[in-house]
Amino acid sequence: MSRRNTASKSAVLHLIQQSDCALSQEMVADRLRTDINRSTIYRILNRFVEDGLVHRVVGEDGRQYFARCSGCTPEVHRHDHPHFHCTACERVECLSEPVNISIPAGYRAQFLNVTVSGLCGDCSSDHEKAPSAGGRKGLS
Amino acid sequence: MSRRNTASKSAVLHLIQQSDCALSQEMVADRLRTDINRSTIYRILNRFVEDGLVHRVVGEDGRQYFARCSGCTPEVHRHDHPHFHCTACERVECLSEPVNISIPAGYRAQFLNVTVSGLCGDCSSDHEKAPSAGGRKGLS
DNA sequence: ATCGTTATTGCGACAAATTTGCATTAACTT
DNA sequence: AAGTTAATGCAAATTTGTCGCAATAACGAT
Repeated sequence: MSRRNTASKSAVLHLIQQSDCALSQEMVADRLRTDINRSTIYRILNRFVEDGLVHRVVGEDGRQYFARCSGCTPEVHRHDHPHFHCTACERVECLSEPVNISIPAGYRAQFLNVTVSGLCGDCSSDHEKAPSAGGRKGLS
Repeated sequence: MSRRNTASKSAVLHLIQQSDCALSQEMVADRLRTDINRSTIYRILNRFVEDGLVHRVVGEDGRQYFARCSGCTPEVHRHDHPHFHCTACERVECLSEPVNISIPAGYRAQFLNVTVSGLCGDCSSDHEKAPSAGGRKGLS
């Protein structure tokens, strides 16, 4: 079951590799010039995860976001970095500093998902300037 | 808009405070003697989160789990501990050791969600004993 | 260059998790 | 005891992600 190259696959991969933050299926669809079916995008993304090209992040909202493996070589994959999920602009970005969680003896760790949510730099300063503006979502 | 005491609310709160792991809406419903409507359970849980009685954990599956604030006093709330989400038995438990994530300057952290998933102690040893058993979900 | 195999796609349907509108009920205040 | 309105139940809607299936197209073999 070897992989085949298709325009859709290349387009999605390119998008994710260019992006400086993790993308949801919806974000991918929005940024593509051509229309690709929703299920197809999901399937492409899941295949990328299987193949180790991108990693999956579960956002604070429970949705899946996909990001390139920055700092990963084809040989070494480390996805133990935190993510910052901005509750205003919805950007999910990878932070660089790895985290180390110790788990109880006898447990087997498989995946790690670390997400800090709040306001990113841009939205944080927007917020200072316009504390009572209506544009943003549910932040006091 | 002050809160009112109802039997449903007490029942759910009691359940969560007794539980040693985080519970989803479904788990709460299953463990209640009386039937409480699904939306009502969600609403009760969300109110508890608002009021700082319990904290919300987003599992590896993107679902919401709710846990008592263990180690929290009414004055000091710290939810910077990791969670372990067992992919076999689906238990979500709070680990004690707090984590510290540093975020870029100008960012504002609001929530932290740290989840390690894999096999908990019980399921890990089950797994050793019966590597090819059929009962568990999608683990190689 | 053509053919055959089968990975990939699109589409519709489905499933699960969570939220919302609305009428009804019931806590708590006065 | 009466009034106000938070809380509830129910149904419907939303959202996110998956699945089956038929049609398409990539790519190795001829």
